Amino acid sequence: MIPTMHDVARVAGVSIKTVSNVINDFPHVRPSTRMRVLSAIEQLGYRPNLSARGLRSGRTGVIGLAVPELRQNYFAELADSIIRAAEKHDLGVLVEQTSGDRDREIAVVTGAGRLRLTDGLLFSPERLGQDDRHLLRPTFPFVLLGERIFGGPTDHVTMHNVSSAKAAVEHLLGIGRRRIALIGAHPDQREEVRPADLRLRGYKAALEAAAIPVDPQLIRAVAPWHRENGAEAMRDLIAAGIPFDGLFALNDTLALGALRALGEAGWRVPDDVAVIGFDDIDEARFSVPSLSSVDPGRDEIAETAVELLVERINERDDERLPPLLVKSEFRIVARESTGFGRSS
Amino acid sequence: MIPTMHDVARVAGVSIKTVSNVINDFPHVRPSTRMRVLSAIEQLGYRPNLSARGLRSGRTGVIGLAVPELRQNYFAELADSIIRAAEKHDLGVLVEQTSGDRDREIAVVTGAGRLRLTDGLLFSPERLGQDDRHLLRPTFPFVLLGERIFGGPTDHVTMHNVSSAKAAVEHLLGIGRRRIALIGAHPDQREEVRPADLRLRGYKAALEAAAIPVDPQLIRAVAPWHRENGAEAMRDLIAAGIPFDGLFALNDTLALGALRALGEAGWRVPDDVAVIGFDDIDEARFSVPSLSSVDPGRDEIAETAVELLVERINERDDERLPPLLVKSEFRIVARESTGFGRSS
DNA sequence: AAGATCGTTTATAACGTTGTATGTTTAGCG
DNA sequence: CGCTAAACATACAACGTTATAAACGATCTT
Repeated sequence: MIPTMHDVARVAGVSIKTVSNVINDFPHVRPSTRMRVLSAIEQLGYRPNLSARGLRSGRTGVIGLAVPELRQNYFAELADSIIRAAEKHDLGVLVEQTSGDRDREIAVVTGAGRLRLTDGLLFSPERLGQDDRHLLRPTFPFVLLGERIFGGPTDHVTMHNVSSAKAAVEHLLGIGRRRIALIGAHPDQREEVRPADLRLRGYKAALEAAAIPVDPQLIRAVAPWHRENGAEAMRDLIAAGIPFDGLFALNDTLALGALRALGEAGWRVPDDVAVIGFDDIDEARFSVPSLSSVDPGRDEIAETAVELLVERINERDDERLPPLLVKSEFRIVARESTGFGRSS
Repeated sequence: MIPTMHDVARVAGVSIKTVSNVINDFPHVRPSTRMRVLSAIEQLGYRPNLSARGLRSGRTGVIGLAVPELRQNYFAELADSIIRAAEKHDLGVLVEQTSGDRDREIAVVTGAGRLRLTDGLLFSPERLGQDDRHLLRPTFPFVLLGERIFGGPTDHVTMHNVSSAKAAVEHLLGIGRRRIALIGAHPDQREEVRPADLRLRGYKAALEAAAIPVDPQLIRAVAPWHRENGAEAMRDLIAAGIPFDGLFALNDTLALGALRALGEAGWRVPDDVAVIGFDDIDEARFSVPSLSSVDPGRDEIAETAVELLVERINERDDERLPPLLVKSEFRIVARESTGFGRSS
């Protein structure tokens, strides 16, 4: 039988509340009794029942993380960072996959399903967008990740999409490229607040600042951002016969697909085309050639998000602060695909 | 305030037990009362408190998954598959990372830490080995994954390491390669039950069956199995000037590193060297050239593991079955790196 | 028409923990 | 020494759910 506090109390010859006090590090416990309780715990191999604790205290010590799917590199690395960040706060992470299913995303934000066992939720949408902002109701601690929904009623951690994209293009300009293609624009050309739109805006801003006209032929729509689609967009562009000497792929996965297509077509990177991606996934360090990228500050995003969530969890109802928008610091990582060394 | 069963009962004009009966789909509830209860639930937006349920029933509806780290592709894909499999049983998954830390692996198997809120544990060790078998004590539902510990007292789901590795080498032999190098052997050459040892055994068996002598110079030890190390091993082998026309990398990550080194050295794949890896991670489909590999049956592993765990969870103490060892079916996936088409 | 039987519902007691209020000792001070 | 205040320990009531056993009707037997 699994021992309970009562068993520990009996063995130590104290009341259960004293056991509880020892476990929760309360003051006013005599060192000698503390010792007695600890050794009883040891002897019985007692572990607190977290369901009971959760029921009584209203806290489970677990937060939820909802992402599209872990097989996408970016989300695996994000989950990794978030689990590490949560650990520092002694929180477990229950991972839920929405699999690019709109209904599941809705279920997740409305608090249905498995995630009821959690104290709060980190949510990275893939289908919900700006128009679904009203679905986000801060009825429980909630932090939004990513760049699909802005101005919602909840905390939000994201990246400097526009300025980091601008910096990426400036990096290409800096090595003398002038005809810079972009792959990954959103198929519908409305100017919205989606990563694709924001990064496109950064691209245009950089060109404008350099007094280079934006050539619409160099901008290719791609969705979703899968490797195959990146390769295909690149083949199309090559087939179209439009000259270009630089490529900004709106994420690394697209860039890696593009590298493949360029290789197949016999183009040399970076000699013929310099390529930069976005996200700085681990794989970028190891492709042939290694891929320059924008590191959007994933660890910082993870830590900030967890910290905000913890704050919301600890917040009393009558002292609710207004929702916060936090953007992490980015960094351009120059590698072989833009003519820099193999390092880092 | 969050509504409870009492609120639902009051609104529906029934007792809380009736509400419970409706929620748990118990028989003997009159359709009319069921309806009344359901609409009260709807109206109040009631959701059961899972901590309370967990306390009362002894089940949390969550299982734990402990892996080294999600940033390693293989584990991200494994976690993905496991979360999907768990979903079918209506179970959530709490993911814990052991980060290649032996003490953390021990903490996990001895049931310390965050994972107390779970009904059972799936564990994929990276540091614990055959000698730590005694640490696995089936005091709670537990299923072991991977190939580091055999013959322990718990259920175990793994792959056909030897025969699938043999099949991989036979694939290379089948396209006429005779000098087949292997990278990823374990640095200490004891014959143990680790993936490296088992796959090496398969390699030797294949050569033996083809009456080709094993050349120790062609077997390179690599640890850990990271891309950089795969590339380095390949550079060493090339520098050593030993001729070879085939390469079996003990996992895909090594293989991808090797592809890079081969490319740098100007070797053509598959013309000069045919390459096959192991694991069939998603990325293998998209490398240049695409990578042939062994699909060890990850989805099957995930589903089997979850099913075994569920059985153990439901098992009564007095009807414990002996531990089971299950191996999933494998499949050779032929791609460009061994001269096959681009497809799948 | 009285008892037995079935389907349906309910009061009440757990589950193992923490918070509150209250009791008991020990130390501090005049 | 006696009194007060602090330090320490305890009993008991929650938290929200499910399980047990018993009560209630209605229908069926005899």
